[in-house]
Amino acid sequence: MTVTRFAPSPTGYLHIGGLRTALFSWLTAKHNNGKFLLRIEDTDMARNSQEAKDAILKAFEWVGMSHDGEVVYQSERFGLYKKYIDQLLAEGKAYKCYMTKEELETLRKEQIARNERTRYDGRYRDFKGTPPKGIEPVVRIKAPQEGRIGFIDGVKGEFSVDASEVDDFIIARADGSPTYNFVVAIDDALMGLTDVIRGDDHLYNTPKQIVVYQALGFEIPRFYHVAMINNEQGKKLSKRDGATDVMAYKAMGYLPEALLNFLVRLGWSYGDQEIFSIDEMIKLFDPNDINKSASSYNLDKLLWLNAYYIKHKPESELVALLKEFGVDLQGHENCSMILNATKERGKTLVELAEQIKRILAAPTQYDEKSVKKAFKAEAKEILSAFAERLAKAQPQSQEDFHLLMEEIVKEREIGFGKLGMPLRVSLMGSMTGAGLDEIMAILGKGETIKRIERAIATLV
RNA sequence: GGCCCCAUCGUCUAGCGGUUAGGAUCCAUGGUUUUCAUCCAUGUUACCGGAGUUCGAGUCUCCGUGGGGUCACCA
Repeated sequence: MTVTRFAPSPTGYLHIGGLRTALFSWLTAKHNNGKFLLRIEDTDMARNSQEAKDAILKAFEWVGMSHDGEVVYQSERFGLYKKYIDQLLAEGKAYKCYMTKEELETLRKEQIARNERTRYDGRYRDFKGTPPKGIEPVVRIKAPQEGRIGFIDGVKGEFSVDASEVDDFIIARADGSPTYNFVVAIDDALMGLTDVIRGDDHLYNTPKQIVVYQALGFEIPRFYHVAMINNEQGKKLSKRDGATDVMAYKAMGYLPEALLNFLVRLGWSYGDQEIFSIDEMIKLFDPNDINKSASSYNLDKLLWLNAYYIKHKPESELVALLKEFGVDLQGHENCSMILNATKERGKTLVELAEQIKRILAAPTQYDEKSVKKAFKAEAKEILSAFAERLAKAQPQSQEDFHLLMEEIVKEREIGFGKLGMPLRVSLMGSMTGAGLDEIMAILGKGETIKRIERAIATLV
């Protein structure tokens, strides 16, 4: 069975790049009816925070990517790691190193001065003497000293590094706590991972982890190293680039399905298809099709996708979502009409909410430019005539209102705009927005007349 | 700097030795619409450079250039 995972370290919020990697892993699992596991890599007690853990979990909940089984916390598994450290020590596959941090630093400086690659020199690898007093040793693993360490990457293809690139790295610190590459290999093996999909910034960790796999006799999973997402300038995504926090997209009024659709197309494609429902993604995604090159992201497409998903969102769901943006249409008698009139005019839920608010409440101020353009000489007279006619009639439907407008325009032999423009400013405060008959049908006769009268009073 | 990865319209991408190099987004124009938006149509824009292999190269090889990753008792 296919088992994948996402393994963030809780040092901050979930960012957009992490979400894409998680999505790829999740899709791979779902595609194969497998499991998608979540593991929190919190071995560095100093940098972890509970808020970060919560934020990550929340982001997953928002996008609807559920994990299988319990969340695994590495901080709760130190005993397990200790067991394997002792085992390797006993088997002579790892050893204690009494080099101090200062000595290591000195060695490094010398190597840099000689223009060499910085690496541990293996001085305690075969140490048999009496260990120096007063020094808590670290534990280092014995890495192969010659040949190449390689694997086949599902994205990059064959990949290998010279054994000299991998030194006897530390698996347990002086305080006994295990290090990253060691615990990742153990957890991935113990959790039964078949496919490890992660950012290609981990490419060089893989040979190290393979050393651990081999020392412990674990089966090596298949790796996929996904290229990074860059900003529009092609540079590494950083906090300076604005919204990198997944939850920021929620606040900006994006739909999770739009964000996921956007992300799945970054580094992956299926012919010319642009729109993918979650089910389609699951059906079609294959990690072996992931692109090798990095991609930079550009919000235009996300915005377009978001507009698409808003347009196609079922009404009831839209109503529920809109509540978080200050609009409550629950139980509103004209709910459908309002949504139909505004749906296509908002690229985000924020914009959609604004559009709806303009209908729900009378304008508190009128757009200056629009007023200047619309309220020419005879505007007041035409509007008054229209209001009068409205008062006498009993318009119910959109069509009724439309006919009323047509009557006036025809009788007076004027262009539609002569009535339409000032009317629109009166009702909405500006010259843009939904159809007039649509708006009036929503507002009803009374509110329409009220808004017209108010506009005449304040604008003319 | 060492090692390694990558390279098609501004952006996301298709292409897997023979195509007028396709789609999407953005932008522009036109149509639909009383306005805006939607929708529809049309258009501009790309194979990083140089050698080689081949009858033929965006596609294969090499070199260069550019970008990126990585070299911790961080993860």
